[in-house]
Amino acid sequence: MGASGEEQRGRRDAGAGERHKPSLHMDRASSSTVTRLSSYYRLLGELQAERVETVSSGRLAERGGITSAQVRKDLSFFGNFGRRGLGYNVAQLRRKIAEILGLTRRWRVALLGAGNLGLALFAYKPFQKQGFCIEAVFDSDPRKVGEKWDGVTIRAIGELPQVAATQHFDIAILAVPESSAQDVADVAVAAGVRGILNFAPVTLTIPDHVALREVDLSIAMESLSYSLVK
Amino acid sequence: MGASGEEQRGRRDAGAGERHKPSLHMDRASSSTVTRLSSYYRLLGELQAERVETVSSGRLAERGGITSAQVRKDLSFFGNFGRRGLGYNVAQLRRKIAEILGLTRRWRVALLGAGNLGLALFAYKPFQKQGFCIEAVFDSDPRKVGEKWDGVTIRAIGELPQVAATQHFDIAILAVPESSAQDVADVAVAAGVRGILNFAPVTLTIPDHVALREVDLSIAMESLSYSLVK
DNA sequence: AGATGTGAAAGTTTTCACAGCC
DNA sequence: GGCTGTGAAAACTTTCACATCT
Repeated sequence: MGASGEEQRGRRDAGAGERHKPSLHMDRASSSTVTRLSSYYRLLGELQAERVETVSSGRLAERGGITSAQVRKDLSFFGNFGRRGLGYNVAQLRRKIAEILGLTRRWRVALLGAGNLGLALFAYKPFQKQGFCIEAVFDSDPRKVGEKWDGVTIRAIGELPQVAATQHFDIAILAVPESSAQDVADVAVAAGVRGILNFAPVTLTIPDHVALREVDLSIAMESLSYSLVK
Repeated sequence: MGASGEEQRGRRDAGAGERHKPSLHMDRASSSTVTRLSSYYRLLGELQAERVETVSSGRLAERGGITSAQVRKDLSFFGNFGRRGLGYNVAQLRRKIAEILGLTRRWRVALLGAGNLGLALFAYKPFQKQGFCIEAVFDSDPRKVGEKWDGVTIRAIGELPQVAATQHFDIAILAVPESSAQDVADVAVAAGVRGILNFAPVTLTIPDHVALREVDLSIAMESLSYSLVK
């Protein structure tokens, strides 16, 4: 891994009234599978732009730098999308993956932190193309508050609860310094977001019902430097 | 998971003249171990700031959200840093990890791409604190070239080879759009960088002797949206 | 007593290899 | 012949549990 927030897996909570069925129906894909699914999605977009209609697991694997068996296993977890002897239909598979990843709906995103990183994320084209709409920006710096980015007025972090009451946010992007990350995360949770994408290099404590993904730039860089040390 | 470029592991090339020794001396840590090592490094920094002198694997594990056995296994891969009955010396262990991760030396970094993301990375404090010095910035946009960031003049990408000839770069950070990422990566490789931290959402093809880590913001976001879909 | 370091066990992910369909 | 879908095997990672040291 690299810079990455991993999912907690195998937290099998043998709930109170659970009938003891062995349940082979494993119900969520592993986080590596989901990560690769995203790559496939991107590759399929490239293929579509190249007017390729059909692709084999071998060809997808080659472009993604993995094995064809891996591609087939990943996809078969979600359904039988291919046709034996032929491969996968590019447009069809891409649509399927978009559904699985939740890219067919619009996600309402609040950006918390209007520094350099916040601006970069606000302007990040791929987010816009994929249904992630940054609808509000918050910052704690009074000098930033009131400023406008592309028509969106920067508000004080303290206003998040009130704004969230009328305009619901699914996701909060946390792009604040370490020192305030936990506090701001708490506000976001209280405001009812269901997921947090955290860029602050701290381990956040948040309730179980809120999904958390970490992007840690230092960890990515350190992993690189590790691989370069003699 | 998450946004992360994984290492290719287990590429055991049974080289031509290799004597067939089973070699229990596995020689590189897994990428998960390295990622966690970075977290330990960060946690130890916090503990040091709190004037804590000694820490047990259990306490480290708790703060990092994992098990104590994991912490011990990870650390024992690199040496016997603890003392039975006592735990680990915070300052000592932190120094050790810094050495392992290559944070005791200075890395000369070239930033390729001076857009919003480039600026965010240029200004990113944790990089500066950890020996990653962005010594030069390049962009292909003629309007950007000549601009100065904190005393560093933005140069044209085409100048990278000449600049690299006199001033060696260890690492290139790629913060350019997809469309030019592969070309710019090729230039960086030709200029002799040993590692690339890629932020462009494309699968780069680079020679084996150059290390590559990917930070893909879309993948991180998509993994979050996957976990939020009903 | 308290906590590390580590083989062995358990669990998870990846790869192999092939039956089955196009 | 080509390629998917998938059980079974292999590889890898994490956890357990305990001998060992302070």
